[in-house]
Amino acid sequence: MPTLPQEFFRSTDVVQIARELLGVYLVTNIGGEKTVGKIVETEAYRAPDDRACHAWNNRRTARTEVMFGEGGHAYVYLCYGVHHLFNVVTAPRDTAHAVLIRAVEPVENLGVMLQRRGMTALAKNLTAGPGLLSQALGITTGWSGTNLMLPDSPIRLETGEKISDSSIASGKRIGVEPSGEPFKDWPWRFWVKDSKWVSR
DNA sequence: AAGAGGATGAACT
DNA sequence: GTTCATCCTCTTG
Repeated sequence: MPTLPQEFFRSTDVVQIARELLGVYLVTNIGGEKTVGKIVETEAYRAPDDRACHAWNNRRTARTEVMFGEGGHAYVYLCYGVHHLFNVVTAPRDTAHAVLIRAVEPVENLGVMLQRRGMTALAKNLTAGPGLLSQALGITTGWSGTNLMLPDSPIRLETGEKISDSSIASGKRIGVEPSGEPFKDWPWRFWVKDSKWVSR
């Protein structure tokens, strides 16, 4: 499958992009192993007006710098000192938008994913969660900034199946209560309705 | 230089 | 439902 083109990431409507990323294939080639997951759950984060976004108020730090770069690159950060969370940076340079990938459906090389997760049998906790899918696909903070649009990139996004609007559900984002009103209630989480691989 | 806290997940009661 | 592991980043002094 071809990688998503640069035009896909240039829109400043990060909420719409979060919907369009459903059904897209997340492909990694890390440690000599190719693994593939189909995106089934996403969340939109939008600076400068979204307080839940790390780049809220256009706060620019070494960590968030990649979010201010061109869309189509990876933003990976360490959460709670334990989990590596993978985001897709969107919008043109200096507009810090990103889509958190919250869950994927395992598609290719499940054996390697199981091994990375320390599991022996296929179960929902293989990839249904932002920290879980990163571990299954081998993504760590060291890959932050990776260009997702190159065909030979270690992390890339490939055209998948189009998910119709009627098959998409939405709701509040997870874990953003501390951001307070009204940010915590913005319905910027999207998932494939009939997928059993969503996080909750 | 030091301290607080986080876009989670697992293991509890 | 609750607790807590674990460490990097950012803020403050």
